[in-house]
Amino acid sequence: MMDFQVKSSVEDSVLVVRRRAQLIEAAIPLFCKSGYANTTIKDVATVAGVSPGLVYQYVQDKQDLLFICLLHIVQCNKREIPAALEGVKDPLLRLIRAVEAYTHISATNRKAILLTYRETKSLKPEYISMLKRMELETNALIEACIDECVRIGYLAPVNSQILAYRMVFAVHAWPLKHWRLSKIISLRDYIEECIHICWTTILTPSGKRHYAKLLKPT
Amino acid sequence: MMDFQVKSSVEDSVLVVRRRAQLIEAAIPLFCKSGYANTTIKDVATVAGVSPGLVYQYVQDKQDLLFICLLHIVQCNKREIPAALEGVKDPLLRLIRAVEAYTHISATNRKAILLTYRETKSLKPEYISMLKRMELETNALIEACIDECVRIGYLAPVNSQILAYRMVFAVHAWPLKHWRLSKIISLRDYIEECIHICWTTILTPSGKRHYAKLLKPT
Amino acid sequence: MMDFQVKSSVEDSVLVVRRRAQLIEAAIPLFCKSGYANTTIKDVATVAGVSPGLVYQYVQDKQDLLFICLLHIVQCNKREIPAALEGVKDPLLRLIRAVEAYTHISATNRKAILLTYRETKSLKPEYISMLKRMELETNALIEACIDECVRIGYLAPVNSQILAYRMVFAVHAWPLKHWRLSKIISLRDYIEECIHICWTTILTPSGKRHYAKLLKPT
Amino acid sequence: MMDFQVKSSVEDSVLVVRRRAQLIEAAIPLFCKSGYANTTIKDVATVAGVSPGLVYQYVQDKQDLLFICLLHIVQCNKREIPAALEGVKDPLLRLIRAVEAYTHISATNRKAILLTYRETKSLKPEYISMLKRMELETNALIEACIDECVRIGYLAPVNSQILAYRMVFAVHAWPLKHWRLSKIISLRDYIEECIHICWTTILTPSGKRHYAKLLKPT
DNA sequence: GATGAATGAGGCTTCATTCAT
DNA sequence: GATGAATGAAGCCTCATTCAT
Repeated sequence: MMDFQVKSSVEDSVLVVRRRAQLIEAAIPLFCKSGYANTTIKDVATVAGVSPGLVYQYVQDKQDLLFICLLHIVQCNKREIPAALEGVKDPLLRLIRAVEAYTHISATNRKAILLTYRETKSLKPEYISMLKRMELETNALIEACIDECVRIGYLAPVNSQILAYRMVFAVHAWPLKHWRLSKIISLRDYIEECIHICWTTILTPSGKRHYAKLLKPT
Repeated sequence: MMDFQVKSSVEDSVLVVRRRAQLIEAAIPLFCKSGYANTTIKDVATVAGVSPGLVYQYVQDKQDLLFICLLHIVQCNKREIPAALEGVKDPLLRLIRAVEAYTHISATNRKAILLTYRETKSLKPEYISMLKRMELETNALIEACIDECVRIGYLAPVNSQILAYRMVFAVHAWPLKHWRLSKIISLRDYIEECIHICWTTILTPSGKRHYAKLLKPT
Repeated sequence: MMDFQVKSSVEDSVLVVRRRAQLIEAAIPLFCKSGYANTTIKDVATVAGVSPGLVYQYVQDKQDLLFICLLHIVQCNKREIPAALEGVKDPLLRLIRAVEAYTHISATNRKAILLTYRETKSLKPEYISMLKRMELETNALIEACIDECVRIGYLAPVNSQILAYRMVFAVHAWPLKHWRLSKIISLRDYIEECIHICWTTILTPSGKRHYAKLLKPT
Repeated sequence: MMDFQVKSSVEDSVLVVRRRAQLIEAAIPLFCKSGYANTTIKDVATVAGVSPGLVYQYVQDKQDLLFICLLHIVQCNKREIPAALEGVKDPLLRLIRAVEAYTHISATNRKAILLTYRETKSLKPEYISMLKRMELETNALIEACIDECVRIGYLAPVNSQILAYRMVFAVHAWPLKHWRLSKIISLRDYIEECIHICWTTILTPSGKRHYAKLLKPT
């Protein structure tokens, strides 16, 4: 667990993991609802069912608590993609699965995604860098799918970093603009019309044929 | 000016506008750099060259100050689009101009755009609603351009609200992910490959011909 | 006018009197309602229809404003007694009239009386002394009536200072405990049963006869 | 303890009582000397030997602190009367003891009594009502003594609420006008001539005989 | 390891007072 | 004389953090 980058005064590492999970679970909804600045350590402790003093045995300061929360969110998202690709061989299908997994987890954790956009800047540069690195690692999972499709000849050659970012950003748009998007389009249609469209327009003829085949059994 | 929705204890409306501009100019960079919560009224007053007490004659509380800043940002952006369309008749050109104007102002005010994403939630619901309304009004300017292109037959029929939002969001992605995008693509290319692409893929044959003509003289 | 003990930067003494009356009229109700500390100079100025700056041309500071208000209240009360005795010769009747006049003015200015009890201590010692002196002068008016009744033989010899104070205090009890007294007794009965009773119990036989005569024509 | 109507963030109720007593002991003299508005929380904390922040763990805001002080004063006074009646059976003696106990405690807490008159209005209506209720409960203790004397035939029938209030008010007059009364009469004489006189004038013949008997052994 | 009372620095806000116009 | 914008000192209150138990 990367959480360990944050120092704890408690030795027992199993306990550290458990307590931190407890704190994260309490803190994220509070941070989401009221923002980092308006949430007090006492609030978090109360919801977590522990004392304020305990928090400081698992986290060095309030900012650390925010950091492990954001890290937790980013890691959850990232974990989802490999899980969705487990056993899937077809390159195009892998791309589709990766994107849809990411979209679904992001839509489910809508408010947590928002939180990362709102509060990352509240962290110290070192922590910000770590989160950025994690984001790029997540992007890389999708880039790999794209690259494979290009290699196989399903997609026209493309800068996969940029294409991946376009898609990732379209994924994030759902949580960020949920207040409006959810009123004018369903999530299902959104995925089709606003996310997959990023790559369907550069399908090669062989890619198109393959895609059509994939769609048929559905 | 909508700013007047925020009450001031000072009568002289010219002075109110001037002072508020002064405060906004001081506050936005501070909010951008340190965030709303970590910026003190005293900081803002000092940078603005006034006393802390004065702030409260032009704004009811700290949150109001944030609001007029965000409103200022949103209004500036919105203002840019009609200005760019001034005298432009060609529907396709109007769409291009609108989007590019919006992109340029957003790229220029990069940090301010970030600020709106970070801090809007710090406001009370009433203020949030007003900012959302402003955002939709800005979107509507682009939607109108799209609708006209569709009407003329340059673009295939399309849900302009959704298309506009895709483009707006692509515009915002530049400031939001500037830390990464600026390293892998130029703004010029970004506009072409990530923003205009949203509509170039649905150009009708006549739209394509017209677009080609527009590009030639450049 | 004693008001002049409070310095003013304005020369024209007629104007000073007029402006101060204006301020006093505005300030007393505000002080009564919210207390001295919670009333701002701006509140007073607004109600008086002048600017905050003007106040400081007729009063040296906020405490001075309170002082001229309390002085005004005390003087009004004091003025009432001689007015009620005008032309009255009969000693017993003078006592009755004096007490009733004082009771009525105190009941009418109920909240102002309360104000003197609440806020006198907010003043500097010098001002407190002046108000105490005024109070004693008011008491002396009643003491004189008592002394005359004793001299004439209507009342048994008595320490008039103490008797007067008992009566004055019974008068003040009405405003101070109005919240309760007004629910259990009428003002008319209160005067009879709680104020006049202080001296009716020490009427001499001749005093009793005389008092009976006074009551008859009524 | 009624103090508990004021919420505290501290759980340990023994500690709450102790700390509040500490705060009350520090605050009352300060409020008496400088008034509520001119006393700062920091002043109180310093005198109490605690940090300013601690105050807010035992009191919700400054007004609450005033309230528990006034409540403490009123309760102390009220407590004194039943204590003085402990074991006293004779109705007339009970009345005398009740009044004298109340007078002595009021004279001893002279400045605190003044404080209740000065600052009760600074409280919110809810708190004012509670204090008024306490005052009436105190009065009721004296009313009961009067009623018993009337029932036994020592006193002529009388409205005991009004008679009690007359006496209570005479008791309060001593602290309120101490600056003057103490110069013209001793407390011992004051009780006799200004307080007991309220009921001695309505003693029945049997009451007079009984009273004479009570005085003899003294 | 856990608790929660205690600390005290620091921010928002108010408002008496001043002074240029 | 009158105005009212500007000042800035000062107070209430919050809350991250500590530490004795």
